[in-house]
Order: sequence, then C-alpha cells, then structure tokens
Amino acid sequence: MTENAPTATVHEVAHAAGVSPATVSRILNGSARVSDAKRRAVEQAIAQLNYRPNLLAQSLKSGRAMTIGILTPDVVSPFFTESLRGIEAALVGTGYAPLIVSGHWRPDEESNRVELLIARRVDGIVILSGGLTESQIASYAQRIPIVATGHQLRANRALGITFDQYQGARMAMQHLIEMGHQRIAFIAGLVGHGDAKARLQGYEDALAAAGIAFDPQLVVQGNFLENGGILAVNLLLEAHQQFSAIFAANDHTAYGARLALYRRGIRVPEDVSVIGFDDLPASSYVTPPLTTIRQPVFEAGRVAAQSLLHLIRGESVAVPSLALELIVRESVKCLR
Amino acid sequence: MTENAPTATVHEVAHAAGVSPATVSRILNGSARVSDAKRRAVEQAIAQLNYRPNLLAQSLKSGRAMTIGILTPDVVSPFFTESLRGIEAALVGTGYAPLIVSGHWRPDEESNRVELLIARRVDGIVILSGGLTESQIASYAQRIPIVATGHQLRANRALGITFDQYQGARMAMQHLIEMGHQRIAFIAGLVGHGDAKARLQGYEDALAAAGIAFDPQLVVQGNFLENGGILAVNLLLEAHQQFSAIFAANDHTAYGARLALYRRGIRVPEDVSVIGFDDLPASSYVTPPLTTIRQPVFEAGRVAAQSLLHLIRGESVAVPSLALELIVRESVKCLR
DNA sequence: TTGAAAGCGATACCAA
DNA sequence: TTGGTATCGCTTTCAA
Repeated sequence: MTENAPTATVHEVAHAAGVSPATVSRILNGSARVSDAKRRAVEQAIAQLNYRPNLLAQSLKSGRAMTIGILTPDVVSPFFTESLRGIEAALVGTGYAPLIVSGHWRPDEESNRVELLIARRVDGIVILSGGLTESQIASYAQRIPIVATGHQLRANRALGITFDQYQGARMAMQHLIEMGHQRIAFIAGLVGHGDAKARLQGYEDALAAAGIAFDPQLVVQGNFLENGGILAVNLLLEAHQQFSAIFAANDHTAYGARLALYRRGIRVPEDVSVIGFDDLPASSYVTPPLTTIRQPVFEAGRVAAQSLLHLIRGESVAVPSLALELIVRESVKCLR
Repeated sequence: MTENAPTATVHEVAHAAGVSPATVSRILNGSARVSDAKRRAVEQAIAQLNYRPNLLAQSLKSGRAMTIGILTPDVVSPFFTESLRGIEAALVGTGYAPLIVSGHWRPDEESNRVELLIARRVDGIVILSGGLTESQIASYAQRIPIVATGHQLRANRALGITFDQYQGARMAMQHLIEMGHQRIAFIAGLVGHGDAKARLQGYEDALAAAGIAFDPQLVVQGNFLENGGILAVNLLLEAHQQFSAIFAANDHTAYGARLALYRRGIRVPEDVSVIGFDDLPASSYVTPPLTTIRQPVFEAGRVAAQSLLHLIRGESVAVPSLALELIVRESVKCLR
C-alpha cells in the first residue's frame, strides 16, 4: 500500500502558526476580522505545509457541495456534449462545479446514477434527455432540484426544457416543398421515442397541408444512427421507390443516408436532396454541407444550468423560449 | 429559500428501529453479525425513512472517495470523448465513479481543475493530453496518483501513456507512397504542439526514405481543426501547387481539406487522395470514407483507468503497448 | 480579536 | 451480539 502524500489539516496549520483552528478558518473564508500578525503567520504556515482545505469536510459541514450533477445518456454524442458545454459555460464563475455521469442509454443505469449523485449530496441535477420517465424524474425532484432537457415537466423543484420537435419537422418539410419536392422519403427515428414520433407526425401533417398524398412506402425505419440511415436508403432503393428528397430524422441518419447514396453513385443534391435534424457541429463540414433543422442544444444546456441555480436558491425561474431554426446549406436542390 | 427534502441519518434510522447507530452501520456494510430481529427492524426503518447513506460523510471517514477525477481538455471533441468511454468501461463494477472536469484547453484552467479534484479528495486522476507540462504533472503526482495520456512520464505515482506519433506518420506516408504518390502535401497541426512536430518529422523522413525530394512549398500550416484544413487547401490551390495526395495532420483537418476540394470541384480520391490521422468515429461515414491512422483512444482510456486503479492500490503496473494502425478506406487512389 | 467546543453523518474500536 | 463514543476535517456559535 503506497502511502498518500500527507495533507495538512486546519489543526496542523493552526498549530504551526500558533493560533486556533477557528482563526485559520476565519482567514480562509474571510468570515471575520483577524489581526494582521496572525494572518501573516497563518498564511506562512499554509504555504509551508502546502495546505488545501478538504472539500469533503467543508461540504459535509455546510450541507452544500457546490456541485451540480449532470446525467447524460452518452458522453460521446455531439448532441449531448454541446449541451455539456452550455452547462459548463453557465457554471463558470458561480462557484459550482459540474459532476458528469453517464447513463449509457439504459434507464436502470440512469436511475443508479441519479441515486449516486443524490448520495453525493450534489446541490441539484441536470438530466439531458435519456430514458427516465417524467414521473420518475418528478419523484427524484422531491428529493433534489432537477432540470431536465427533452422532458415535459413543471413542478415545484423540477423543470423541463423542450423544443417543439413537431414544429421542427414541419419547417424541414416546408422547406423541401417550397423547393419543389413532392416525393419525399422519411427515415424515422428510434421506435417508441417521443421525438421520433413528433417528427413523423410533422412529416405527415406537412404533406397533408401541401395536398401531397402520404405514401407509407416512403417511410422507413431508422435508429438515429448512421447505420440506420444506410440501411434505410438501401431498402428504399432496392424497392425501386421514386423520390427526389430524403428527410432524415436526425443528422447522424442523414450522414448514413448520404453515404449509401454515394455508394450507388447517386449525387447529393443533384439527384437526391437530403435534409437532416439537429445541426451537429460536423454538419457544416460534410460534403455537401447539410441543410438541417438546428436544435439550440448549447443554449439549452446553458439555460438548464442557469435555471437549476435559481431552483437551488429557491428563486422563481422564467425559462426563455428557445426556437428551432432552419439552416440552409447545400444538400437541398431547388427543383423549380 | 426552499428547504431540501429532509434526508434521514443513521441516527434517525437507529432511533426509529430502536437500536444504536453502530448496529445500523453494521447492517449497512455487512461488517458484523447482527440478530435477525434487529436486522428486520432496521431494514424496515430504512425503507420507511427512505434513508440513503451520505457519501460525503462516508468518504470523509474512510479517507477514500471511491472517485477518480478525469481532466479532459474538451468535452466535445470525439477524440477525447472516446477515451472517456474507455475510462468508464474500465470503471464499471469497480465501485469507482468518474468525476469529469474540463480544462477548455487552457493550462491555467487545467491546473485549477486538478487542484479542485485534489481538494475533493478523489483517489486518483486521469489526465487526457492537454497543455500541462510533464513537470507540472509530476509535481501533482507527489500528492495523488496520476495517469496521463499523451505525456511521457514514469515516476512513482505517475504514468504516461503515449502513441508513437512519428511512426504513425511514417505509416501514413508509406501507404501513400506505395500507392504511387510522389507529390504529397502536408497540412501541419498546431504550431508548437508535440504531436504535430512528430508527425511532420515522420512526413519528412518518409519522403527521404523513399528518395523523394522534400518541397517546403507543399507543407502548409493547419490548426487541427476543420477551418485550418480549408484554409490550407485554398492556399495550396491558389499557389498552383501540384500534388496528387494530401496528408492531413488529423481527421478534423482532413474533413476541412475535403470540403475545400469539393468546393473547387476537385474529386476525392479521383483527382486528389486524402489521408487523415486519428480515425474519429465519423471517419467511417464521411464521403468518401476516410483512409487514416487509427489511434486506439478508447483502449488508451481503458488502460489509463485500469493502471490508475493499480497505482491507487499501490500495485505495480505493466502498461500494454498500444499500436497505431493504418485503416484503409476509400479516400486514397492507387496510381499504379 | 480570539479560542474552546459542538456538530455535520458515518464508522470502528472498546467494552459489556 | 450490541451500544457508547471518539474520530475524519471543517465551520460556527458562544464566551472570554
């Protein structure tokens, strides 16, 4: 067993400086006036011993860990890491540090992680989407303030931040239709996923609103991942479906679709147009740069963290509305 | 001020069950035999009060937080998030939880974060690359066990895990040369960055080894980001340089280069071949899928965490060597 | 201005 | 088998 480098305590500092621990604490926190002589002695002892306060002990005493827990389904997906960035941005200068844990897309693991965060006595939790139900979240919120993105909820200590996925899908479709597309294929998201359903609904309603007949043959299942996009396009092509555009349920799916098209020598956007959903950072750099619906996830993270801080302080929160936005790049061709 | 939902303590549980706190603790940790009657009473009280042990208090008492700190320069870059995944994978089932903090590529902030982790009494730290110097890391390692990727170091409580960047560059160049390329442009990485230098050296030496004259005009500065790749290609093209292939210092740079080529109507790989470095997850899905040098970053994360656990336990560590690998996809054309 | 001492919540030693 | 109690490191009354 290697011995840890000894770390000094207030007691030792106090002893070295010839004062009481209380005085050391006062100096550390500036919580009361202390004579200059003792201050100097203490500061010297601190430097001498290379003393750092034990945050564990501080938190235990104060009841506040100055930490907010963040549950993300996934530390890799840019969709979530952008939110992570937003959260960090909001926390800078507040004295709160983020503690990030991952639920790996498994509801049971997500529950475990939330329990872990609570056991660590974090001051509040930000949940980024994931598989927990609204009622589970509401129940955790009775123990600790929670802000969750991608969830509809509004309770005493819980707040949800959502985007109108249905509206986003309508915007994407409207753009395609305005550009003259009529035969539009849709690669759906994960089965049973709320956002996936809303986007499909938006697809169908936009068609109806434009007087275009809905053709179930043009809707094919995806999984929000690249491979789902590849499979979906292969299916469409092997069934000899005719279409001038593809609406992919998210950008990852669009990347996969684009690759499948490339493999068959079908050009984007000359032969087939593609529109995505999310606006991941990479979408500006793929070829051609992807036209898509931007979800302001960075801002969502920022707002979530800010709101959580308000919740923690018991202040009222007003969540600014965050709108989806059509980002026109180069993957959609105008047919008119 | 909202009041937090009251959380029970061992004391309250003990009182409710009519036993002593010591007995409750014994049941919680299975550290001694307890009569069945009391066990039942305590378990019922725990359920009743919805009691969860306070990890802060446990850690303070035991001196072990069962937490390992992770310093990453960036929570967004897939290069690092893959390592994060590797670390998490290694920690599953060990009882240790990862605490992730980000230094945002700024050495001063990285120092702050390390100090924060130490103050929280994490049991060890994994540093993913970043801007701290080897001697800074070694100095922190006197206070706490550290494993750092992308750093050369080997000390009592510190361990570095690196890949041979020079060798990787040689492999990339060898592939290009074997495919018949002679005029090969190089888009360099960040100035002053160690890996960037090693890769440039590999480029130059490979040329020499193949008897191809080094042409400084074909080397242009990049910054490891997409926009650097775009700028670099534009520069090359505006100077009317002739080249059949581009070796980009990393995949991000390659994506940018590919886009700049696309903008000018130059086809990849028909007109110009492109090879990257890193093998980011997206590289399988860009068009054309990118030929690149794979850095096993997931494995590096896993090995780093495993080694750290050994270090923490005071055991000796043998770091398995992790090799770079050429991943042949479709962005390089054979000229022979 | 300063120090003594209680207490945050959990654990483990020492008695019984 | 069980309970009392000191202890981890720090903060904060309460007195002096």
